[in-house]
Amino acid sequence: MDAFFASVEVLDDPNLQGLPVVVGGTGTRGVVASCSYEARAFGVRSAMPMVRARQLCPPAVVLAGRYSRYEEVSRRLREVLHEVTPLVEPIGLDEAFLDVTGAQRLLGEADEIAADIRRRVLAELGLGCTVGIGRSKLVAKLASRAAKPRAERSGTRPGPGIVRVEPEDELTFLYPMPVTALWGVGPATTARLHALGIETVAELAEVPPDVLLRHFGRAHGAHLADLARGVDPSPVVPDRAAKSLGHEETFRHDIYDLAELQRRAGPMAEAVAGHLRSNCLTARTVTVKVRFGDFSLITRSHSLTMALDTAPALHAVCTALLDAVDVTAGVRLLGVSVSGLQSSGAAQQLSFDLSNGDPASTAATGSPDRGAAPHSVPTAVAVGSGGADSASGTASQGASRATRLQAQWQEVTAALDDIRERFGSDAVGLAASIGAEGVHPAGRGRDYWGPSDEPTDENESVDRTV
DNA sequence: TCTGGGGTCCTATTCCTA
DNA sequence: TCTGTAGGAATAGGACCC
Repeated sequence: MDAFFASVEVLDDPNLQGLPVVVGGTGTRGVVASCSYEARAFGVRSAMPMVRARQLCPPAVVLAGRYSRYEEVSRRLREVLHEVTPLVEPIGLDEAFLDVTGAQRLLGEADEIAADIRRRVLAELGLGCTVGIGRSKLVAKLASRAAKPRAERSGTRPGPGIVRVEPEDELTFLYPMPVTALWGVGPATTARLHALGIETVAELAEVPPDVLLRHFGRAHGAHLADLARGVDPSPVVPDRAAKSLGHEETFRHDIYDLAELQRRAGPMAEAVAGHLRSNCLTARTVTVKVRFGDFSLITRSHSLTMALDTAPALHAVCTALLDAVDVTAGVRLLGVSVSGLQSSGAAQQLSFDLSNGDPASTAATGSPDRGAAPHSVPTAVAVGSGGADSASGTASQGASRATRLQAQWQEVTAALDDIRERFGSDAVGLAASIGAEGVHPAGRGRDYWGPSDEPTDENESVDRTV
């Protein structure tokens, strides 16, 4: 899709037509998620700090973006694509690979299918898109890029819309491109290739594969050697199952207090747990990610023997993991993610013995309950209220506590989900989320691309709290 | 200029166990 | 019973994508 988020905004508000529209985080720590071609003419690009974008493009119309709206349009796009073939592999919200090998007998040549997709996307979604055609995902991807319009200082130059690269033309197409055009070549790899005197795909293709393997490792080196020769055997994989999911949030101001950081993890755990349950999933591994004020990054993770899907259990593990983090340098970003996903049914089979907690806790020293609040089955929803949950200690102790909480909260959580289903996602929430900024327990936060500058109205969350 | 959020994949290291 | 070793899982970090 062309400038997807910005185009959706223009679609919904025709007054924006022809204006430099920039979608992203509106605060000083925000970045550009998408921008119209009019904004690109000023030099604005995706992932650019919003402060920089405003400097480059003073007349920019800066919008915070509406992720749920983009998801909705993305769903409709996929419906259109699925009418062409079931072999659709989505890449983000606005891109997809289609394997039309089998569809050609029914729908005609790839060019005809591409033209039909463009017509239908414009007619049914009101948005423009480009299509690249090639015998591999690598070539199709680069062809679609070549089909896009180009933003120039003088204005937007329309692209061809559809670019088809025949197998015999692949190397002619690829060789003049800079190495950065290749899938998997980002800033780090580019710098290392440049250090070796390699700037273009043609130059990369001249390097013996064993040299690339030596410099870039087995997998990455072989991948580079293949791509430079136009070799990409990766198939189109529809319905790829998620392997991890999470939430992260950059704070308006760095946090220097561990208890405050642990409290902030509460709503994130709630959001992640909600995401798990809505997809009928549970998770065995919990990871917290901490980015410090100097932009250095650490992750801490722990795997449990029992899979989790409740917020208090996830929060207990997060709290224990954060206990080992030195926050004196100031924390800019906190993330909570889970992996080792399995279906909810599978999790039930693991929870034979909840009385002993997580077996990992047997390796922990000290009382497994050290610092833990007395958690009987709760009669009031008050997880982590009044600062961070008081569970502290090793990750194993956190795991032990999490296992108990998972058992205790399963029924309560099911009841909360039921209430949300009947009365809306805002109808009820955990007390720990009162006044919490950014993350919305039921989904993605409004500050999706970075914190806004205006403070959150804490009264917003009161009505939905039990 | 000063860097978001949600993901995937790969590699190196450490730890545990057979 | 002790020790060395190999393999796998867990953990941490890095790079990349949209």
